[in-house]
Order: sequence, then C-alpha cells, then structure tokens
Amino acid sequence: MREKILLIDGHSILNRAFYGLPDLTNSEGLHTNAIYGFLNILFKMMEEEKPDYLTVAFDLSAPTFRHKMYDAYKGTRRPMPQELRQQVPVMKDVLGAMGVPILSMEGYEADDLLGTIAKRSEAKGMDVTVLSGDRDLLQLATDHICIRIPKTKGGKTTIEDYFAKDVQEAYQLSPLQIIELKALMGDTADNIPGLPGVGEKTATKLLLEYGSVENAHAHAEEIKPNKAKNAFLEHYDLAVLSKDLATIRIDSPVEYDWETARIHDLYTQEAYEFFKELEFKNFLSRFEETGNTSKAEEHFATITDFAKAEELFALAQKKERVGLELLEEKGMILGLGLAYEEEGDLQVYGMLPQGFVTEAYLLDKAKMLCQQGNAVASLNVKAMLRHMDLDHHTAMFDAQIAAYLLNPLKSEYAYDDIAREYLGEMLPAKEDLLGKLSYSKAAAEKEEELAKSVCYMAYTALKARQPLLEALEAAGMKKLYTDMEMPLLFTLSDMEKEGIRVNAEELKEYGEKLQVRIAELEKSIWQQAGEEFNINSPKQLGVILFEKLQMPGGKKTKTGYSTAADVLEKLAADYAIVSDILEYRQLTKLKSTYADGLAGYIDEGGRIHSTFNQTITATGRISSTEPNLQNIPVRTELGRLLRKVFIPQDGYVFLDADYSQIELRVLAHMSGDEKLIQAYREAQDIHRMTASQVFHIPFEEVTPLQRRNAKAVNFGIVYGISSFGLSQDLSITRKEAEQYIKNYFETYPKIKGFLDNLVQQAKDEGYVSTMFGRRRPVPELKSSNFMQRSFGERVAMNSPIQGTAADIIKIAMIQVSRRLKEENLKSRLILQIHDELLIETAEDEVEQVSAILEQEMKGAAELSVSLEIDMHTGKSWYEAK
DNA sequence: GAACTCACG
DNA sequence: ACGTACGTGAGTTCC
Repeated sequence: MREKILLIDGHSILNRAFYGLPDLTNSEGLHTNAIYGFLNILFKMMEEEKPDYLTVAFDLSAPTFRHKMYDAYKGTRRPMPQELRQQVPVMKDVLGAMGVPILSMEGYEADDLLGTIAKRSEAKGMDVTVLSGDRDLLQLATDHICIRIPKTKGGKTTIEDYFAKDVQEAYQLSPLQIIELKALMGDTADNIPGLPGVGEKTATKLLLEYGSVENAHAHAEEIKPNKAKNAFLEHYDLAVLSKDLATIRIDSPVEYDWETARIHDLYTQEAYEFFKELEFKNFLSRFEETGNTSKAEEHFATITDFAKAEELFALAQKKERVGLELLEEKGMILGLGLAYEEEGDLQVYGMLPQGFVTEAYLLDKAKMLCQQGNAVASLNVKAMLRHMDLDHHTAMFDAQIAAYLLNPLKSEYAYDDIAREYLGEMLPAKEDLLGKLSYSKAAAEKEEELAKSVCYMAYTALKARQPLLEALEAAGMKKLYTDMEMPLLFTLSDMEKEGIRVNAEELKEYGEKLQVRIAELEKSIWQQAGEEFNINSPKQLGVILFEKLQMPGGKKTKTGYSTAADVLEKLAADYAIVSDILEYRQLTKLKSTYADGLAGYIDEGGRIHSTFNQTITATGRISSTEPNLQNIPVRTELGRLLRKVFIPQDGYVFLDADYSQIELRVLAHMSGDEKLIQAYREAQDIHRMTASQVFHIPFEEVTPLQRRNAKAVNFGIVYGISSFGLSQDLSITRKEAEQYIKNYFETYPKIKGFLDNLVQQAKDEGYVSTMFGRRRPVPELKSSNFMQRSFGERVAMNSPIQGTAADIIKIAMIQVSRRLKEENLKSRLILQIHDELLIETAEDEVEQVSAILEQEMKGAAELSVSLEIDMHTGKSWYEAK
C-alpha cells in the first residue's frame, strides 16, 4: 500500500479560519479563533485521510522576492490584523507540541516548499494531499497529488478535491495550464497583475485555442476580442511577469526528512497543556486515552442506599464547610451533590431521587445543612431557595455570582469554566457528560452521568470558594459581593416567590379585542397589496413594499430590505398601507408577546412569577425572564392599557416609585461638574435647564423643540455620545449634532474631562468601575476594528453611569425589603424595573410604606445632588404609574 | 439557530 | 474611511 503525506499551507488555512469564525478569546484575552479553526480542519483531515506523514509550511514574515517585485506595481498589502498576527506563533508552538514539523525558508514562499515536497514525495511513491485555501496550488495536481480546498458555504465547510482530472473538469485546463490562466487573468488576492481587461472567460478561451501564454503571443495578431489583442501587444511583459509570479517552484533547495514528519501521537502531554491554556474544551476529550483528564473523579461516589445517605448527611453536618448543589428543573428536584473534606481528603457524593431517597428527603437534608450554620457553597443559591425558605442572614456562598462580578461579560457561569479559571482544572463540561440532553431527560436516560454532574458542581462550588473570594478581595469587590449581591439574592428570591397578580379574564378580553382589529388590518393590508402574504415576514413584506409597490428607500440589511419601524414611519405619510402595517405590527406584538405570552405564566393562584437574573448584564443591572416583566408596554396608550390587568391582591394597593433621572444625577455626581450640580439644585426641569444653558437663552424662553434637543443630548451623553448617534436620533446633520455636543461640553466642562478619563482608564486598566467598585471590562478597546473600538469607548463612558444607578437601586431594594420585614409589614416588594420599584402594599400600610420608599430610595447613596423619586398608588399597575 | 423586529429602562 | 447611540428578552420567520 502507498504511504500518504499531508501537506498544509499554514497561513492560508489560518487566514481562512480567522475570517470564517467568530472572534474567540481565552480568559486571558488571547484570540484563538484561527487556531481553533485550523485544528478543527486538521483533525478532520487526519480522520479522513489517515496520513502517515504530516508537515505544515509557513511563509517567513520577511517579504519574499516575488512579492517585492509585485509591490513595485501596486503599493503594499493590507497588513495582517493584530488579532490574527498574535495567533501565528502560538499556532506554530501548538504544532510543535503535537510533534508536527514546520517548514519555512528564507526567500521561498510556503507554496514553493509545498510544491517541492509534494513532488519529491510523489517521486518516492507516496500519495500526496495538499491542503490550502489558495487555488494557485491546483497547478501541482497529478494522479497522486490531490489539492484539497476548504470552502465555507452557508456556515458549513465542505472540501473540494482536485486531482489532475478534476482540474481538467473544472477549468477545461491541465494543472500546468493553471499557471497560464493566472498569468493572463491575474489574481488580486495573490498580487498577480495579469493582463488588463482579461478575465477568466477570455483567458480560458485563449488557452483552449493556443495552449500557452507564449503561443498566444506568437499569434497575437489573430486574437479575437480586440481588448485582449491590444493587451497582448501592449502589456505582454505583464503576462510574462505574471507567469513567473504564478509559478510555484518545485525545486526549492530545502532539506526535508520524511522520518521527522512521520506522525506518532498528536495528543501529547505538551499539547494537552496548550489546549488547556487556549481553553479548547471540545478538543480535550481527544486526550482521554492518554489519561490526561481530571483526577477529581477519583473522589466521587454515587449514593443510592438510604442508610449510606443518612450517614453522609450526618457527617456533613459536622463540617464547617460543605459544597452543596441542588439540581432542579421546572420545580423538580433531579439530584443533589454534596462535597466536604474528611481528614484532609475531599469526598464528593452524587444522589438522585430514588427509593427511600426521595425528592422531599433530599430537600429536607439540603435545608438542614444550610440552616445548621455550615457555610454552604453552591453554584446557584437562588435556585435552591426556590424550594426552601432561609433567613436572609444565612451564610451562603454563591460561586456564579462571585464569578459574575469578576467578569460580567460571560454568557454563562458553568462549573467547568469556574474550575478552569479559578482552580486551573479541566473538568468535563455538561455536554461531555450528558450530550445535548436536558437535565430532566438525563435523569431518565443517563443516571450515572447525571450523578457525576452534580458531583462536579458541588466539588467546584466548594473548592472554588476560597480562590473566588480572594479574587474578589484583590479586585476590591468583596464588599460588593458580601453586602450587595448576596443580600440582594434573598430579596430577589422573595420577589420571585411573591409574583404579581394578574386578572386572567381581563387579559383574555384584551387579547380578543386586539384580534378583532388585527383581522381588519390584515384584510385591509392584503387588499391594498393586491395579494395575500405573510405580513410577519420581513422578507415577504420587503418584496411587497419595495418591489411590487415600488416604494423608495429599499435595501438596508444584509439579507434584504429593512422594514423596521423607523424606515416605515418615513413612508407612512405617503402610503396608507404602511400605516396599517405599523398598526398591525404594534397590535400583533401586544397580542403574541403580552396577551397570549403572559397568559401562559399565570399560576393556580392567579399570579405570575418571573425569574430575576443576577448574573446576566454587563453593567450590573438585573434582568427578568420567563416572563420578562421589565418590558411591559407603557409608551403607547394602547399598550399601557395592558397594565390594567396587573392588580394587587384584595385589601392591597400598588405603590410604585421610580427615580427621577437617576443616571443623569449619577453623571452630575461622578463628574463633579459644578454647573450641572447647580442646575439640579435649582431646576425642576433639567432638560429645559440644559437647553437654557447650552443655547444661552433664558429658562422661560426655551422652546419645546430646544428642550427636546437638549433631552436627546442628555441621553446621548449617558449612552457614550457620538455625533452620528445624536444626528440619527434628532434627524439632523452630523455637523449640527457635533455643534450641540461641543456646546454641551463647553457648558459643562468637567463632563468632557470625566468621560475622556473613563475611556483612558479603560485603555490603561482594561476595565471601568462604578462608584461601588463594580467592574466592567472593555476588551473592545484593544480591537483593530474601528467600529469595535468606538463601541468600546461608548461602553467605557456608559457603564459606570448605568452601573452606578444599578448599584443604587440594588441598595434601595435590600433596604426596603429589610424594613418591610423588620417592621412586620404585610406589604411586599414584587418588581424592579431598573429605576422603579413596585410594592404590593396593604391598604393600612400605605403611609408607612411610602415613608420607607422615600427614605430608602433617596438615602441609598449620598450624592452631591439629591436623589428624587416619583411615587403613585393605584388599584392596578396602570393607575400606579 | 440566526436574523429581524420591537417591548422596556 | 470605517458605520452606531447604552442595557436587556421574546416572538416570528426562514435557512
């Protein structure tokens, strides 16, 4: 049997991977997407080809002779972006660690080396595969040399294979004629000029007729398209040069020893370390046979026996610290993980409900451990609290919240990530153990693995506790964790349990009323369009409006026409169908998301229980899901009417209090700008005051338009001002927007300095902070992409403001709920909407609760401007707002 | 599952 | 020159 060699064009494949994959980084901020993509395709090739030899060729960074010649023709190449450049040496190191030889040579491109080794290997009787993204290499194809070119089509990578016959088939030319083809048509990507005006079509035609560049030239006078004829006559030198540029050398004087290229084991210990460092979790399972996986499992045991469970819980109770994970999904207890130290040895147990070890039993034991003063470490304390009531002062450690504070940008805080970052251990992820199964499904199908999962969770929570606390301390966020996030966790848990009462019948009627109008609009829209189509499909709608009805302003998104509201609003005045569509959109949104959507969440008690997420946002705000009760309509009257279905229980009213412009007040305080602080001390209407000061007009003479503009500028400042954004918002030119901003900064000079300082700080430290020390990393500032960098600047300006406001209301929430409890009131905090608190208030407690809200919200932070609130009562959320 | 749209602060 | 305002979650369509 013939031996096989795989030759890879290193830069070409890295380049492809870099542009084809989203921007991955490891926790140190090293970009890894190109390396990841390279390895992915390498492993795929290894499985498909099973080669005996493997070598990767790289260009040396110094420009080669051929490129120098070309540069004389057409400037310089675009430099490699820093995000890719930094991956090249790492890639070489990884290959080195896997025992793969790297081939480079001064004065020779990777192409030349690949060509040379391919031919030599063929001569030795081997089958050769060359992997590259570069079609130039097709000239090397023979019966035994196959060029493989990966192509990405619609997110999927397919590989095109070219032996000599495939080249012939695809191009009607022999492999060697590919050189001639390039010489004639050129290749901008590869810096080959070619003949002006000659493209692939003409070039192929000429070659089919004359066979080569030289022969075509010899018959130049008879060449048919005049354009090509003239090109030959006037620019033949270009074709000659191009041919030389396009020719891959197969006689490079490179030393090559096949034995060093022979593949032994790619999955070495050294490679494992690299993969860990790069955080390529998916690849680590490949190392399993080499015995490199975590040793944690040696301490694990699955407990099924009731007596043994009893014994272990009794032991655990005596421990000062335990790791405890109660795995729950949709109200069901699916398992319990328990970890503690026994005579210096870590013991970890997984238990699933079965036999005498019932759900209730596990719950009971978990609760006992929490209550008996063991400092319990868990990944998600609030999930555990769903099934038990604990005093707010119970000592608990929440690993996910700690990890969130340390890096709020992650989308999830899974145990394997926490273990990797804070313990330096690679644990099998949930997916490795359970595949794509949900926990509930795993409970039925993969019991052993599920038990292992809860072990890993309890193990990680317990072991990572100290490192996480130390990291919080080092980052100056220990207080934030202990005095803000952990107390808030209990408050949020209470809010989730309370829920909010909803009048189901009224909600249903609201939906039915909408449906009547929706049906009318649908008919009207179809009638005006002259056909029935799916109005909900932006694609179909775009075709109707911009093609069939020929409306102006088409094209905007990658996939077609934009039919977003701001586009349609511009057309609504001229086209009746468009205003119908806008109304249709509004109503169907209200119907599906709110009328129908919320109905599904009402429990037997007539209440809706949202989940308040504490580890989602980048800035420190909380978020609300299933359902989201932080985006209930209010801006339009029709939407606002929906709030009439949110009602307090009998004998209660709603008390709603929201901060007045908290972010702008935070800005005034943090910047220390005297003029803005003074403005707040004097004026009721800050936007009017801003207008008066920025436009230099008396307060009384500010027009509504001027006030509106000033308000937009105020918002813009908080969002991280840009003239473009402001001009969009106000429908003015960028120049005018620039002038507004300039005026604003002249009026409030310290604000400019404050914002500039935030950006500088983000660049220096890599993060910005709130008044309470909460951090937000801003990695975008390091990007070589202008847009990303600009985004980073706006984030640096906005996050401390939005985040400080979030901190303040968190403090208020903790204090308000504490006082409601301490003063033995029946009233309960039930919702938070970023700057607003909603209290279900007993009718006889309204006065007392109003006073509490007033004191605690205003007193949540000591700023150089006062914190003001607006407060209302009502028999529904509609009335109370 | 990504893209689009739209509800909120 | 580049092409956007900051922070979220959910429903629908379509590949």
